Amino acid sequence: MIGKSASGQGAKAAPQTRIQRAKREAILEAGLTVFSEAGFRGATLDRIASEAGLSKPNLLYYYPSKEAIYEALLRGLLETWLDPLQAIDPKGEPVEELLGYVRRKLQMSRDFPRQSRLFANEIVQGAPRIIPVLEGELRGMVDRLSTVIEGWIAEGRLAPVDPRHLMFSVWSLTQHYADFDVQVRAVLNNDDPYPGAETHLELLFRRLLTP
Amino acid sequence: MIGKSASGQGAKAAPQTRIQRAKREAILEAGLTVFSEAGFRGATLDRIASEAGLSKPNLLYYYPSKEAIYEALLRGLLETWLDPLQAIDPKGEPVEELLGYVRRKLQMSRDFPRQSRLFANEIVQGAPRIIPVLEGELRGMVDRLSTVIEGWIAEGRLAPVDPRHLMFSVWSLTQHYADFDVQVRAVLNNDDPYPGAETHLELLFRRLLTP
DNA sequence: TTCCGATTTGACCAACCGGTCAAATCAACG
DNA sequence: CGTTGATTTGACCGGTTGGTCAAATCGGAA
Repeated sequence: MIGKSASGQGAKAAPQTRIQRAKREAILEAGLTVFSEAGFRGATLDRIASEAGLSKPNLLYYYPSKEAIYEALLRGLLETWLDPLQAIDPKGEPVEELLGYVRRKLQMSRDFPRQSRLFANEIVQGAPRIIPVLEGELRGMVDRLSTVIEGWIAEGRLAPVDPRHLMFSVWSLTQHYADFDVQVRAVLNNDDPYPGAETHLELLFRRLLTP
Repeated sequence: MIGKSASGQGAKAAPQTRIQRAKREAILEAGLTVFSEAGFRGATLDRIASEAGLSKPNLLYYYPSKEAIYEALLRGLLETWLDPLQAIDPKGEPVEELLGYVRRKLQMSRDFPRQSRLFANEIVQGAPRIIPVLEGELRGMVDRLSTVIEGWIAEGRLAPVDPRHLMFSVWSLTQHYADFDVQVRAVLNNDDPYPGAETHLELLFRRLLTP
């Protein structure tokens, strides 16, 4: 499971030399590639190890199990993922704040597609390891933001929309370009989707949200 | 691979008794459940067999391999999937035609979530078995529809949108409710998402598409 | 009942995979 | 150097999994 724990190191406060950090980093990097391509079950330690330039036992010297690598990745991912949500300013201009959020999310799809796919893989297959986080932190943040949005609507500074379904729309529209990349590129004859996506989503959300 | 072939039975014209058809159907049904939950690699023949009420060798008597079951599912899926697209009438009222498409797609997410997740699993992991179909049939259909939409826009009966990104929007927004069901329900405190989704998507696309 | 092809199954196999272990190698410090 | 702890590795293990096979069972036609 992924629940919370003391953020940094465990209570043991291991030394963590620079080399150790580098190897652990290389393993996470390789794990991200492999897990995002194949899902948890489809990934093999051999492939992760070879991708990271280590032998399998050596890899297991740094992380005690496949699960441990995967959970370390998910934990790191969730922070990055929830961050742009935090950045929405309740005191800002509503339409612009939300458009900024959309833009940031779309950039994440473009710049970190593997993370997006890792997340997608996990959720599509029932999110066995992060349901608690979804029902806890995520729901909390969405609830809070929903209140803000409802306030904006009541003030007439935003068109009336269901705040939660608005969130779903932002997530699905932006992440689609990372998660369904193969399909998108097949339809677009392999052109870069992002310039078009940017202007399309800007238009879509401006139309939806402007009072 | 999935490419095309003589549509119905193979050239051999096997008899296909009613019992055979029923068992093959049961296997596909079980396969759909298991593959959509676990992905190709995560699914096991033992689980599919037990879900279908057969022994593993018995299952392999009807389908020669795991791959064969999976491909049979994908093949059937693609037909159902591309169908609602065909149903768009170039001579109809643009906004209503497209809204109808959205409605049908959302219904499919609600009524056949396993199919949606199977498809999502396949695409997220690189669509190794259906890229040809995506680059062939799907791209063809989207290209044709894009011409229609551009015509509608030129006639001023539809707000100017990029037709292809419009398709992506429809797909992502509707399929999200099936594929990311766990997340959606976590945020909604386990309420039924669909009533809200319907009115939200209706609003969204009406705003986007009305000239 | 007898026969024959279709169906079903228990036993089994080889490949793969996550993980262990003891021995080897390395690197830093006195 | 030599020692000591950290790091690396080849060999190996047990469980799982896709798939095979020969034998058993079934079910309908004669």
